[in-house]
Amino acid sequence: MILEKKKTFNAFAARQGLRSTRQRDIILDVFLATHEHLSVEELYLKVKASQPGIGQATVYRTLKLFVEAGLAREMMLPDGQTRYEHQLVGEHHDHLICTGCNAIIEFEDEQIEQLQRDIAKRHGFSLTAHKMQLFGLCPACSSKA
Amino acid sequence: MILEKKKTFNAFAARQGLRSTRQRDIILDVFLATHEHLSVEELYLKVKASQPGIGQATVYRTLKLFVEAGLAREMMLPDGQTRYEHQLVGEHHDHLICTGCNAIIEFEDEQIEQLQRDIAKRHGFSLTAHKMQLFGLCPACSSKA
DNA sequence: CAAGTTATTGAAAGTCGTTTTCAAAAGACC
DNA sequence: GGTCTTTTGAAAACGACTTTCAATAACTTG
Repeated sequence: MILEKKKTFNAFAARQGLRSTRQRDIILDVFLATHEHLSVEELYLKVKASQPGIGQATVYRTLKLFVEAGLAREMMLPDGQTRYEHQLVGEHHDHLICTGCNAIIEFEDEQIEQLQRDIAKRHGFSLTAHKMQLFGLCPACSSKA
Repeated sequence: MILEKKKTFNAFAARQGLRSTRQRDIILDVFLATHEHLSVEELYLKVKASQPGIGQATVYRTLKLFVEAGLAREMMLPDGQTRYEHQLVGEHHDHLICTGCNAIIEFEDEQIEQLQRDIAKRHGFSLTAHKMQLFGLCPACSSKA
C-alpha cells in the first residue's frame, strides 16, 4: 500500500516534470508511515529527526504537492493549523471530533452523502467536494466533565 | 427582530458586567443590518463609514462578544478569513458554496441532522455542534465552465 | 562524463489575519 | 465631581504560511 502510494506520487512527479529529490522521498516516507492527522509542524519535526538539515518551507511545499498528487488531503480544524491526512482514491470520510481531548474519529455515511447530493441537485449545483465535522465530547471526556 | 437581538446582547452584557459603549452599539447595528457572511475586514469598513475613528481591534473584539452572546456564529472558509453570520437561537444551518463565484447558499436538513446524531451516539459522543459544507459550482458558474 | 540548463532547497524576510500591549479616554459608581 | 475599572485605538507582536534569493542538486545534451 505504501509502495502503491509512492508509485502514485512518482507518476504525478513524472507527469509534472518534477525532479526526484532526497527531501521529497523522506517527507513522503514519514508521511506514509504515520496515520494521524498531522500538522505541518508535527511532520516537520518528525522529518527533521531523520534528516536534520531539512527546512520547514520544503515540508510545506511538499505537502502541497501530495495534495495535488491526490494522496493527501488538507483539513482545517478550529485550532488554526492545517492538518494533512491520507487520501485513498475515491475515499472520502468525515470527522467526529472531541472538543475535550481533540481526538478525531473518522466515519463515512452513504445515506448522508446521498442526501448531500440531493441538496446540491435541488439547487442546481454540480457537487465537487464536501466537508462535515461533528463536534462533541468523547465518552472519556464526557464522564470527566 | 433586530430589537430582539439587541436585547439579547444587552442581557448578555449585563450578565457579564460589560459596559455599554458607543462603539459596540454601532458595530451591532451594522452587523444586524447586513445579511451576508461578512469578514471582519468587510464589517470594519462598513463600520468606519458611520464612525471613522473606530479601530479594527475593537471590531475583532466585539465580534467575539457577539459569538459569546449567541447572536453570531463564526465560519471558516478556505479563503483564510473568518466570517460571521447571524445566529438565531436554536437555528443551525449548513452551507452550499460555489467554488466559482464564492456564493453561499444556506440550507438545513433534518434528515441529515438525525443521521449525525445517530453517528455520534454510535460512538458514545455527546454532540454539541456540527459543520457541514458542500462545495461545487452554481448553475451560472457551471454553464460558464 | 563534463558542461549547461533548470528545478529545488534552506534560511531569512515577507504576508496576512488576528491578538496583545499599553497609555489615554470613557463608563459606572459612589 | 472624583475614583475605580473597563474599553478603546494605534501600534507592536504573533503565528501560520509563503515568497525570495542565492546556492545547490538533478536532469539533459553534446
